[in-house]
Order: sequence, then C-alpha cells, then structure tokens
Amino acid sequence: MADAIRVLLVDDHQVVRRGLRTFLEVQDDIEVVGEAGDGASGVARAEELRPDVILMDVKMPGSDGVEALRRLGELGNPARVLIVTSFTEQRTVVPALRAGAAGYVHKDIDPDALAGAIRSVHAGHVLLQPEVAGALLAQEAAPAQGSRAGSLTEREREVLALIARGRSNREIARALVLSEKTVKTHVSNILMKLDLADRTQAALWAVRHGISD
Amino acid sequence: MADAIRVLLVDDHQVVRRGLRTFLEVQDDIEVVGEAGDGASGVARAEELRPDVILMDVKMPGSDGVEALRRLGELGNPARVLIVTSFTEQRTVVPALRAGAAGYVHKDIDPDALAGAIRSVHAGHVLLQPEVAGALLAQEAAPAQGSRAGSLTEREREVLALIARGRSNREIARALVLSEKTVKTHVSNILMKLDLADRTQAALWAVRHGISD
DNA sequence: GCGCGTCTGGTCCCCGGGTCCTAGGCCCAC
DNA sequence: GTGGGCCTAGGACCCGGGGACCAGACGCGC
Repeated sequence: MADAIRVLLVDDHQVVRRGLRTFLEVQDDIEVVGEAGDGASGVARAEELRPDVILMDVKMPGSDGVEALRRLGELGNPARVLIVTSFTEQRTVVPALRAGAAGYVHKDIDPDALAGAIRSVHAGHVLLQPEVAGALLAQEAAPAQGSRAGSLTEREREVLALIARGRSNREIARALVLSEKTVKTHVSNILMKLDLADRTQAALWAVRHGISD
Repeated sequence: MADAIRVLLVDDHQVVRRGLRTFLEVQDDIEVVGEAGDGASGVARAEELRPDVILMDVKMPGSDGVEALRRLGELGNPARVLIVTSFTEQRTVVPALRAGAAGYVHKDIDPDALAGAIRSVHAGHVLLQPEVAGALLAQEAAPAQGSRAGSLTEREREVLALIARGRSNREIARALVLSEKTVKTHVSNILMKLDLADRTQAALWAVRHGISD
C-alpha cells in the first residue's frame, strides 16, 4: 500500500513484539518497519526509520518509555507515540502524556482495536482507554459521601477557586475586595462544609472536583 | 449495513447538525438515526432511539452538554458521548469527561477524522484531540523555568507526595518516622527549591507534576 | 583526609491560618 | 412581619507553618 502507516515497535520482550507484529500484519494499511528492545535503541531506530507511529512499552530496562519520549521530543522527531502497557499504571499515565505520548492502550487490546488506535493516533488524536482515562480523572475520587460542592455558596466557590490557585487569605481579600477577616470566615465555612482540615486539603479537593477554573 | 454505528446528533444549530449529517452520510458504517436541538430533548431522544454514539455540543441553551451527560449516566443509557465543541474550552473539558464523555473533538475536524473518532469511541476508547489533551495536562504548565522536580532529593519527593495528600507536618513525621522538625526542614527546602510560598502551592505543584503518586 | 551533599535534628521567633463568638445589612419565602 | 439564609466583618485566641541559624552523622568522590 502506498501510504501505509509506518510503525516501529519498542518493547523489551520479543514475544510481545512478535505478537504485535502478527496483529498488525493482517492490516493492509499498517506496516511494521522496525523493532527495538529498549528506550535508547528505540530512539535511535526512530531517528533512522522515521516511522509515523511508535508502539512503546513504558517499563523497560535502562532508558524507559518516558525517558525515550522526552528524547524524541528533544530531537524533534515527528513520530506519534502510542504507549502500550501491561496494566493500568496510573502513576505513569500523567508523566507519559506530559512527555508527549499520543495515547495509552492496554496490552490485552484486541487486534482490530489496536489497529484502530494506531489509525486514530496517526490521524492526530490523543487516545486513552476507559480505565486509563478513569484513572487519570478519578485520582482518588470521592472517598465516601460524594460531591457536596453544591452545598457551597457562590462566594465560597470563588474563594475556594483562589485557594486552589495557591493564593493567601490576604491575596484573596485583595482580589475579591474584601477584608481579610471575611475571607477567613469563608474559608472556615468551606472547611466545615467539606469536612476538611486546612486550605491545602481544600485546594486539592477543588482541583479534583473541577472548582479550580 | 447490518451493524452500522447508530449516531444521534445533539446541537442547538441546525446548520451544524446538517453539516455533521452530510459528513457522516458518506460513511457506510455510520448511520445518523436522529437529531436534537438541546440537552433535555437530546436525553429524551437518546432514551427513545438508543443510539450507539451521541455527538453533542457542550454549549447549548437550557440544559447544556454536561448536564445532559449526567442525566444519561443516571438513566444508565449506554450511549457513548462524543463532545463536539467550537473551540478548545479547557474549563469544560474536565467536567465533561468526569460526567462521562467518551471523547472531545473540535468542530473543524475533517470528515474522515470525525468518522474515525466515532469508530474509536464506539470501540470503547476515550479520545481527545491534541489541543484538548494539552489543555487538560498543561493546566498552567511551567510558568517559566520548567520542571525542576529533578532538583528534589528522594526524601523531599516523599515529603512532597504526602503534602500533596493533604497531610500536616505532624502526620508526615509519624508516617516517615521522623521528628516534626526534620519534616519542617524538608518542607522549607522544597519550597525554596521550587520557589513556592507555602505547602498549599507545593501540593498544587505536586499534583500538576505527577509527584502525588 | 577533606569537601560536599543528604538526612537528621535542635532553638528561637514570627506570622498567617483557623476557630469561636458576635453582629449588622440584605433579600427572599412563608 | 418574622425567620432564615448569605455576605460582610470585628475581636480574642491558639497553634501550626515556615524562616534563620546551627550542627552532627553518614556516604561518596577527588
């Protein structure tokens, strides 16, 4: 095929590389152009082969996936990187995406879905699987009693948003044209309503619940 | 086609609905089964037609997209919702995804990419466009000097991770089996190294940079 | 050996954060 | 009119957070 999507496989297990290769060989618009067994040689092969898409494991001996992603970014390599991981390691999702990953898929993905993912990524999308997106957004989720954001008044939400930007009471007072004492009152009420101990917990609560604007 | 993907369009501008419809009519595996002009009637039509995928605008008069998403979730409607937005409104991304959106695409997407997005979403993926994913991750990004997380020592990262969980110095001391004073020293060093004013800012910095575990 | 960085801890001190109590003005619902 | 929220704000009070300064123990590299 003339304009097949050129794919590079980077994974430390050749079993996995072989599996991916056989998955993709039946797709007539996807061509596996190379393989690498660790991050560093993955970067080298990417520079050499200039693939459209790189399928890469996160956990690899030596230079790992995130490190390789950063290198590719520094080199200006235009390849789109799709992270293929053995299980949902939520700790690694954010760093990987931040380092420039174009997507994150689970290793037990079925062949057609994987092909679809490669096409999506090649088309310029960023792609996550549900569990991964869930992990990214849930973080800790609501510990028990669910979101009581509704119980906050408008003014309290304003104050909370500023707390979530790291502002002090004095700064909040200036920003909202209030006395510092009034801000303290609002903060106290927020902490009471949300059952939190201090402004740091309030700030974290806010970012998790999207009050941070 | 026997198992075409059944799509419902929800947007307050019929021009947009018409555009999407013509985009999708040339795809032989996608069938537009209905339209709605606002969130509430979108939910009603979704219940009635049971589409596989719903293309929905976020900003609509009356019941908006996020509200509609929530309703669908409550009703247990299995439709996958792809948010189609006129521009990258980063404020709305997180709430929409949290409310159960399966994806977020830009209105100037080209027909084939839109079809691809629908197929991805229908296949169970969560899909974002680059700018959207960028907005989600960047948030405020590094104000200037880039991530100096590397300058933190291992111990400092441990302490920072606990700060990012809303723990007090005393709790951190107990958790790490240290004196409260030592924790304070670490906190001071963290604030100095990252050029932050207090633990609240440190907690926010940590979650943005993935130190929060 | 010596220097350097890290981890540990101490003392002194100040201030910002947070609580408790109180209270006036405002608007809305009954 | 009366009660009940919300926003505003004051005073008194306590304490945890953070800075300044100092220092010993340990490990690593020159």
